[in-house]
Amino acid sequence: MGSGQAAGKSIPPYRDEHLKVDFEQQTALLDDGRMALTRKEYALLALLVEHAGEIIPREALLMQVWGYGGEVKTRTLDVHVRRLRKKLGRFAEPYIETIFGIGYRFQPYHAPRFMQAGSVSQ
Amino acid sequence: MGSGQAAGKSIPPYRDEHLKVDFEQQTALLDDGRMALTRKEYALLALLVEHAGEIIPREALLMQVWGYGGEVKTRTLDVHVRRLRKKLGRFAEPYIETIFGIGYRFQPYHAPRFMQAGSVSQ
DNA sequence: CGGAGTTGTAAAAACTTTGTAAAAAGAAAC
DNA sequence: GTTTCTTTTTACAAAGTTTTTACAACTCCG
Repeated sequence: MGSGQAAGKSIPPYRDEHLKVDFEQQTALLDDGRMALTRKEYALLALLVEHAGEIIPREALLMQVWGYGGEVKTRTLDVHVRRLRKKLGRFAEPYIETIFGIGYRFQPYHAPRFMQAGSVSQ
Repeated sequence: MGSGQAAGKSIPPYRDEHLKVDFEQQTALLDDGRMALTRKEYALLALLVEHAGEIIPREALLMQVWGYGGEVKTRTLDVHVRRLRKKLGRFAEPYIETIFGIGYRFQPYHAPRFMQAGSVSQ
């Protein structure tokens, strides 16, 4: 289960206006408050944060965090995303984007957004 | 469904005065505004853009994007082209050409236009 | 011009994907 | 072995996407 980084390597923490993710300690701080994340929740958040700004397909998430390959029918990813969002509270919205039909994307706090639906600036 | 390129390969994005298509992230930027494309819309645009300047027959588009072969009776291609054009806004006109009786052609922003007579500009 | 065939468009229907709550199952702690 | 916490499944709701339908508008060619 590739839940994160191998111990020993020194990975600089992610940090922005409201969120800090410490990959060494495997902890996350949200606006000074420590997020109480379970292992899977942390693994999911860490993977998203490590690839901030990039779209990560469901398949990739299911593979990396759960070790599921191929055609697995499960909603556990959605449920975990939901719980992460809940714990991110009012910041859930800007941080975790759903990319319909593809996967999810973590966006740093100030980041131009690719909207999924609606109209285009014209 | 050949919606694009296999992951992992590094394909340089398409880019011109107003439009950028990132084949890695499967996203499109129009004059700084992010285009909110659905999967099919992106697949269609990507295919056209990858063959910029070339006429692509309806059949080819239906095959590549939808996997439809032979004698399929559908108007979904037209509907998707329409939605793409809508999202391209004021740029729809120069970018996506209808080649009557044959198919469609994407033209880079500054491109000499040929009359509709199957004149494939290299 | 006129008609056959093709493309454009709007709206509805059909379908797919994601969100959510609650229950069940599995692990760890006591 | 029971309690507590975590994870997965289930079942349905909500949201989003795609296809079809029906008709209007246009193009080509006689």
